[in-house]
Amino acid sequence: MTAISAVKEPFDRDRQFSAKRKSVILAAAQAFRRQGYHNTNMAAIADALDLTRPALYYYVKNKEEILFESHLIAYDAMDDILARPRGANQSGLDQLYDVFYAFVLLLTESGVSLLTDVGSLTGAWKSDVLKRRALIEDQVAKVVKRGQKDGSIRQSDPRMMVFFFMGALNWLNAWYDASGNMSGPEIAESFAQQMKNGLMSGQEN
Amino acid sequence: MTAISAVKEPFDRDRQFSAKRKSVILAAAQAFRRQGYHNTNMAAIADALDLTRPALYYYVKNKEEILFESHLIAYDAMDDILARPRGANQSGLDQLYDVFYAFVLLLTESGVSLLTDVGSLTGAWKSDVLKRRALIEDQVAKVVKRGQKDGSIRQSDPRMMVFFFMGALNWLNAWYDASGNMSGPEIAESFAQQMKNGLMSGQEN
DNA sequence: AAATTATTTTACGCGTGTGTCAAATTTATT
DNA sequence: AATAAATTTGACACACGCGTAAAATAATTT
Repeated sequence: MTAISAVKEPFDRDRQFSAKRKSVILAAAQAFRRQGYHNTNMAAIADALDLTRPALYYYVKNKEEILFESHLIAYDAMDDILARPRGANQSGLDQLYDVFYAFVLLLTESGVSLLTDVGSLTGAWKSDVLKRRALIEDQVAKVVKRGQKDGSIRQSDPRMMVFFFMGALNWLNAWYDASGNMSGPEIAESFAQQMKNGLMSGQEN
Repeated sequence: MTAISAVKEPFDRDRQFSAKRKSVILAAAQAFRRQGYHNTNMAAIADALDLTRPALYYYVKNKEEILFESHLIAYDAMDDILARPRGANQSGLDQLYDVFYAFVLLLTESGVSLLTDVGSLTGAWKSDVLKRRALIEDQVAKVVKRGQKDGSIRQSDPRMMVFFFMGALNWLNAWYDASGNMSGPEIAESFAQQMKNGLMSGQEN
């Protein structure tokens, strides 16, 4: 009734809504990661949130939208990592090390995961996700090229190099279990090192 | 009625049958690779073979069995590669190069592909496939360990190393299009080189 | 406290896709 | 040519899971 509550009220509503919406996406994303998109039904997602199935449709248009947004969560996080200021004094190779390390950490420590089921998206959703993925690959390739210019990374097709070590990330879901005996940082360390050595100039053959 | 025809006849039948059965699996595997298991219905598989849907069930118990056998095709082929005699004079690293090169060639040049949809298998089928995959990873890890013993591969967790570059293989399906501008051998060359440099001893950091 | 708005539920319709079965057809055998 | 076996087909039953809509409940506002 006071001006304060009148101003606060519609704002709170939206926050409430989008917070719950996000929790729907997150719960779904985790299920998708573990069992795959098609092996996860809406009921399972609802159960995880102590909701009933139709309630989900209050927050979400349909199942495909959830898959779409699940992808975006990962890509947004990766964009954030790529947007972090990287020391201009660092070599391209060292910059790439940091980026890749952060990627692995993201996928092991936070709940975020890279989903593979792009083929289940249609229309604009599909093309958007593919565009986002390509954009990230381009960004990473740019760092590779930078390293090739400054001599820290050996001369070879950057695209192939990126495909190679991005595969390691996408494969993570298939084997990484949070309850495993290897910690996130340990994996990140190992992976980033391996990536680095793979690209490093100076020991061809 | 003669001994000859009596002997020959049932033999030919079986060959015919298992040949056609295999072509069912192969057609399905290709569709699975391109669109995913759940986005491929039995009708699509039947169409690709100019058959009608129920005819498939003459060759196959059900759809899941097709997925199972699709996996086996890839794993069998990889087993074959691993079973090839490798020069005892070669270093572990060089052996690994050859194996990995052959893996990539397999996945780019022959129609064989690694499928990721293990989560859609159930019971013994699922555990069998996971066992087969683990077996292959073990074999590869063995070569890594050999390389670590002979000093050609740097000291680090072999399992992590294997996970890393096996990811590159599994990721191939997501981006490799036979109509791309990079040939199979070119990719194999590039990937194997990158794998090799990643593991190589002598330039840690 | 009443009224309004937000959220959740119960009940339902519907499409898609799998797998079956008995009949038809093709192919091989005698 | 007749018979038998193998292969394919048309027609069907059924389950699963998605999405909807109207009604009920909960929360918020006045």
